[in-house]
Amino acid sequence: MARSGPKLTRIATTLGVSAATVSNALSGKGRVSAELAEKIRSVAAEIGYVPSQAGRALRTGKSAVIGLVLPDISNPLFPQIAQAIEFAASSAGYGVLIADSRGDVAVQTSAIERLIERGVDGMVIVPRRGTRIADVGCPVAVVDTPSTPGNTVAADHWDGGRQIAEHLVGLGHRRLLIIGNNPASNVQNDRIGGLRSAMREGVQAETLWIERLELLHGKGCSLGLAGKVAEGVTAFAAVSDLQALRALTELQRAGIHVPEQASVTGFDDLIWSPVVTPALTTIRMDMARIATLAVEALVQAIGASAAESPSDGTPVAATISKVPMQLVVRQSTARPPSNVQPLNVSEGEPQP
Amino acid sequence: MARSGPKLTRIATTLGVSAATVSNALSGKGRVSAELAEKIRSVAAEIGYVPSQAGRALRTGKSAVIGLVLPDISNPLFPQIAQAIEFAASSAGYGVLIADSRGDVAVQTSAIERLIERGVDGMVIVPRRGTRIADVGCPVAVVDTPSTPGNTVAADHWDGGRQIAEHLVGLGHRRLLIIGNNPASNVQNDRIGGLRSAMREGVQAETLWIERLELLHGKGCSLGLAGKVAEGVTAFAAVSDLQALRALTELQRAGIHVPEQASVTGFDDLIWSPVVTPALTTIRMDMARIATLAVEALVQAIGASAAESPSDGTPVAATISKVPMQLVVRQSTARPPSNVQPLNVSEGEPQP
DNA sequence: TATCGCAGATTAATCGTTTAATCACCCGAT
DNA sequence: ATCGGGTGATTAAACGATTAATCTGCGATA
Repeated sequence: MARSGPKLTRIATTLGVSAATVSNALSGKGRVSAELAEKIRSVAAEIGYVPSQAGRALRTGKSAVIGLVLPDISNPLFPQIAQAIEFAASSAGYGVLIADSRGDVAVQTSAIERLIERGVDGMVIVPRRGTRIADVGCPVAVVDTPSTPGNTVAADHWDGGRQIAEHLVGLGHRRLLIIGNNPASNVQNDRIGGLRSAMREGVQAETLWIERLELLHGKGCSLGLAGKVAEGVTAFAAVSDLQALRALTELQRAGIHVPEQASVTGFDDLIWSPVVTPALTTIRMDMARIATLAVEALVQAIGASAAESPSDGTPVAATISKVPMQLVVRQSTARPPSNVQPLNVSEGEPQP
Repeated sequence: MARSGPKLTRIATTLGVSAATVSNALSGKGRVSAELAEKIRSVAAEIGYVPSQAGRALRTGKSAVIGLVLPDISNPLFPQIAQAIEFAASSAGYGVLIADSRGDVAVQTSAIERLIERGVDGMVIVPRRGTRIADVGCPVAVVDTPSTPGNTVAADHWDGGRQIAEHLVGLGHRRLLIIGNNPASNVQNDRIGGLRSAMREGVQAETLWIERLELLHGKGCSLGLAGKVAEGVTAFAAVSDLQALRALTELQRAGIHVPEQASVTGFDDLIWSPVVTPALTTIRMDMARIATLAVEALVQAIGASAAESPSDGTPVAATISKVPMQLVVRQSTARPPSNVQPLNVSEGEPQP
């Protein structure tokens, strides 16, 4: 234990009162005269009293710690999530215990198990794609995507996709390539759904799944994007900034200028998006808000499970749940080259 | 509390023995007959006994939790660190509580404070650049760079720089540009020191600090790399993959082919390094090993501070401390273009 | 005057484990 | 027959806080 701490009792004897009174004064619960309470507080501050979490946890049955379970910590989005959750949690008086599931479902289960054993009051889970969260023994907030059943809060990925597509279509693009990674991901599918939803008549889009391609041609293989440009594609909408980056560099490497000859968009506004050349047009989730909502819901559920039901079944906390995403327009998108004509155009906007 | 757990006493009464005996049997400490121990274990397993961390922590004074303090969670290297530390810690039976300092020194201090209040047994700190860790009240392992006083374990950044430079010089490069971000970073300075150490006679290198440039020309400004190429620079050695990515895209955007016309190297083997085109030549730290060593040292210090000295001063755990980095050669480096001659060459290798 | 009510404080039990101290007992040696 | 030593188990005291129940005066009411 790190605390070199004085005990509750000491401050009690110092003032010649009982430990219970000190506890009451500090927590403001029992009946303590204003003056005594004031004196107690000042002495507590003076000797630097720090309550023992262990003692409190033992008595109250609450550890004031929540767990954060992530599909794979090495996910580049992780820092944002962790930072936001940590901030929201510590604002609410909770500590955050991390558990990495290393992308493995079995490990995820055991990670959850470990958290439970450590006595967390609740947990925030960002599930591995496609995973359903089984019945754990404490309140759980799930951050996935609004369309997933059991989801608690999430960014409105679908609408994010819609915004991206509107932007692109508004610029005049008529042939898009959507770049996804894995079709099993709910988040990716929502994003793609949103993208497609905004495609009015005359706009064509096909989807390319990177993992499928890599299964055939090996990791890090070419995506054949230059060929797509030759076929008339003028915009590439990736489902994550990582894929967008891949697309961007592949195009550049092939001598195709972005955004003059082809536009590229990403998702999530990851760390590198503003620093690459051209800076990536992308869409950002309001992680702070998502985290706040998730933690709020969780804390509330924790309170409820303590008060009402003795048996906290497997309640998944729920809330207002859909947080808008924000389009960030940078340099990787522009109007399509004027010499490229959409193949089958029913109604096209005038080209510049 | 999440645990719906049966108590130690229950399993004791079930078998008609005392709680102490159960505790002894399960921990293997006291004297318990083999048969009884076996019976106890089986009953424990049967009813799914999970010891209460709170009870144990209260009694033993150890929480079996360590804190992880990071300079800024949004650092792209963070996922690697967190994942490795979490793995090492949980292998050693410890939980990991995160604390983000959001890049702010004051916040870092309060984050550490919060961890202490939560009763962590020790903490791993990856200090914000240039920060010295003040006297906290528990064992601390510092992961920075070997040259920093008080450092516990770290990658051998200096030697990493040396390896990169050897690679580049070995390929025939004679004029390099080193790209750093902030001169206050010990890690960056070590890397640069290593880079320069491998430059034999006839090799020139200048250093460019991005933050300085951005102070003048604004965030995301051009680094003027194309101009450098025109001046005869054939290789760009960035001090992090993030800067390398910036350099790569800026060069590509300027129509300069990598690696045919200029080589680019990074540091840390971040997530995007293998997927960009051309894939980045970089150098990787053995995070798993670093984390293991850090946690080992920490756990040992925790044991020691519990046993010997009642007052755990502010000991910084120490160990064998220097973990080699591994060069990862990919596609962003090649021999320099043959038409570029080093300006003042005293002894040059034959060009292809 | 006896009693009621209440503010202000105390007692004591409790949370679940660990662990030092103690005890009961059996066996072999003196 | 007694003592010593070892083995296997029990007792009981913490650890540090919370909290229901209790106690003590004191002023007001009947």
